[in-house]
Amino acid sequence: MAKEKVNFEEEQVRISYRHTTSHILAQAIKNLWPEAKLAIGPSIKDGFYYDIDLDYKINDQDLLKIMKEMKKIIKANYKLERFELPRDEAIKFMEERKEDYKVELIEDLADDAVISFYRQGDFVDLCAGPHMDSTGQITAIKLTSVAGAYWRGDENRKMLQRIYGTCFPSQEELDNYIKKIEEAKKRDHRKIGKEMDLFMLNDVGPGFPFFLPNGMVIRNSLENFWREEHNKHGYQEIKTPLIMNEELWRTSGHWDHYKDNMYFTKIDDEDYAIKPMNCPGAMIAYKRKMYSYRDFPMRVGELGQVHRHELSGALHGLMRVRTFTQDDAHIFMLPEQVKDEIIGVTKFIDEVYKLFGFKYFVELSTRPKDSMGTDQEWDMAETALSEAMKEIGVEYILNEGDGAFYGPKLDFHLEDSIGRTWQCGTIQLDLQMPQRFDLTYVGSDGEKHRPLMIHRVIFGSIERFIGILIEHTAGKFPLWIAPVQVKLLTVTEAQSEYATKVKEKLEIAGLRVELDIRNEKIGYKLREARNQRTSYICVIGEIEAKGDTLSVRSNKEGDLGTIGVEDFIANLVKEIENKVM
RNA sequence: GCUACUGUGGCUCAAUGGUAGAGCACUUCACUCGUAAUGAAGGGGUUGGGGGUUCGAUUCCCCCCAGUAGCUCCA
Repeated sequence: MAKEKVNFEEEQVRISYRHTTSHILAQAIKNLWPEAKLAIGPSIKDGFYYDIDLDYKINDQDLLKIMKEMKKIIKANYKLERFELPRDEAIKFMEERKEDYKVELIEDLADDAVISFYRQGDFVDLCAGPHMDSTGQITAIKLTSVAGAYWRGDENRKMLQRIYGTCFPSQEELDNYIKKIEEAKKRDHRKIGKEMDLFMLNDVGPGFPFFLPNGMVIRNSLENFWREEHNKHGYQEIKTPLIMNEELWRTSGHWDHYKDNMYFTKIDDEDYAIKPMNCPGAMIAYKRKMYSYRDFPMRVGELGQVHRHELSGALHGLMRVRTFTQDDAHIFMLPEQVKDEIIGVTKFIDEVYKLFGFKYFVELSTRPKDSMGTDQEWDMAETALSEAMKEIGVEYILNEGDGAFYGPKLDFHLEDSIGRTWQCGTIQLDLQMPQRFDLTYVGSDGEKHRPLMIHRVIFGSIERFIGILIEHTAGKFPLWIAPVQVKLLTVTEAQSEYATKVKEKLEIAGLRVELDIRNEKIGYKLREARNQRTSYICVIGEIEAKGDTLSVRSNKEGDLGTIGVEDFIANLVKEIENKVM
C-alpha cells in the first residue's frame, strides 16, 4: 500500500501524528482490556502517552503485546471521523461507556466549549483534535515505558498507569531516534561521574554526595571562577553558619512555610535547624550595623551549603540532592535601583551560561497559594521582574503560582543529555525578609527606610551545575576545568628521565599533569588515558626525547602531531586563560 | 512520598531450591614494546539488610533500605 508522505517538520502534522498514535494506543488497550478506563493521551515532546486506570499492572512484556494490537489497528486503516455533541449528550455518551474520567473532563469544560469526538472503527475518544485522516498513515511506533502518574497531576488523587511511546513517519527515523537516546544515555553524569571518579553516592547518606579528588578539581575551578567574576561585578562575600536556632527560622517564616523540607537538631536542649536557605543568615549579617542609601546597591555573595529533605523519589545523581551549595547572593537596593539590578544579574547569568555554551530558557513564577505578603507587594514585585525582562528583550514562560513563599522569581532552566530541564539560575525579588528582619538604611532625609532585596544564584547549585556540565561536555571538560589536563606516556623506560623533566616544566607552568612510566605497551597506556578523557595525551618515545618535543593527542581534536615542549605549554596556558570550551 | 521495576566481588555482567562464575581492575612474575587491551599466576563475594517457608534459600514469600523511570515536589 503506497502511503502519502508525512511531513514531520511541520509542528501541526507532528502533533496530529503523535496524537493519532495515542488514540491507536487507547483503542489497543480497550481491545485487550475492555474494563480499562481512559484518562488523557496527549502528544508531548518526542512522542505521546496515554493515562489509563486498570487494576491489572501492565509490564514491559505487555508493551509488546499492545504494540502488536496497535499494528493491527494501523493495518485496518480506520478513518478518523470527527463529530460534536451537546454537553448533556456528550456526558451521557461517556457515562454509557463507563468512562468516568472522560465524564469529569467534559463536566469541567467551559459552558460554551465545543465538545468534539473522534471515531476510528468502533473506538471513540473525546478529543479536540487535530488528527490524521486515517490510522493507516501511522508507520513506525514504539512504546517506551510504563510509569505511574496522578490523575490530573494531583498527588491526592488516584495514580493511573501512563504508557509512553513515540512514533515516526518512517522506521529509519524511529531507529535514528532510538539511537540518539542510547547515545545520550552514555553522557549520563552518573555514569561519567563513576568512570572519571568525580563523585559518589553511598547508602550512608542518600542524596548526600561525596566529592572525590577529580570532582574537587572541577568544583574548585568553578568556585575560583565564581569568585573572580563576582569580584569584577562588585560583590562582597560572606559565609554564614549551617545551624541556627528555631527563633531565626520562625522570624524568617521558614518554620511555618518550609518545615517539611528541613532537618532539625537540638543543642543544649534548644531547638535548632540546619539551614535550607542562606537568606536568614544573610539577614543577620546585614543587621550588624547601620547603612546609608549611599551604600546601595550592596551585593553580598555566599557559597552557602544548604540541606533540604527532598522526597526520596525525587533524588537524581547530582541534579537533585539533599545537600548542595548555592552560589547565592543577596542584593540590597533602593526602589529605583531594582530594575537595573535585575537586568545586571540577568546579563551576568547570560555571560556565564554563554561561556559554557549552554542554551537556556527563562520562566517567571508568580504568587503561590502558601505565601506571605499582600497582593499589592506581589503585584509590584512581579511587575518589576517582567518589566526588566521586557526592557532587555528576554522572552520568558509564565509559570503561575510557582513562586517562592516570599516572592516571585525568574528561573533559568538548562537541559540535560536526554532533554530533561533543570532549574539552575534564579532571581527572586523578596519583600518579606527585609520586613520580617526589620532591615533598614538611612535615607537622604535622615530617616530610616526599608531596603528592597533580591536573592539570586547563577550556577544554581554547584552540584547540579556540574551535573549539567558533565552531560553537556560528555566528560570532555574545557581545559581550565579538566581534572587531568595532560598525561605523559613513555614508550619505554628509556624515556623516564626526559618525561619526568617535561612533567616538572608543565607543573611549573601550573598545569595538572600525570606521568605514566609503567612498563606497559604504549597502546595499553593510551587506551587507559583516553578512557579517562584526559584533555591532552602526550606520547614520549626516543624521537621526542631527542628533539625536546611531544607527540600530542587532544581529546577534542584528535592527533595534533609533534609539538615542541615550550610551544605546547604556551598553547595550553593560552587555552586556559581564554577558558576555551 | 506514590506507581512499576531493579539490587550478585572495586566496575560491567552471568548462573542456580543443594552455600556462586567471567571480563576488566588489583597483586606478583616475565616481556622494553610507537598511538584504543602482552602473557602467566594469585588474592578478592556470608549474592543490599532482616524475618519466614524448606532437610537446605543467593534463588520462593513478607518487611525494610537503596537505586532506576515516571508522577508529585524543587536549585
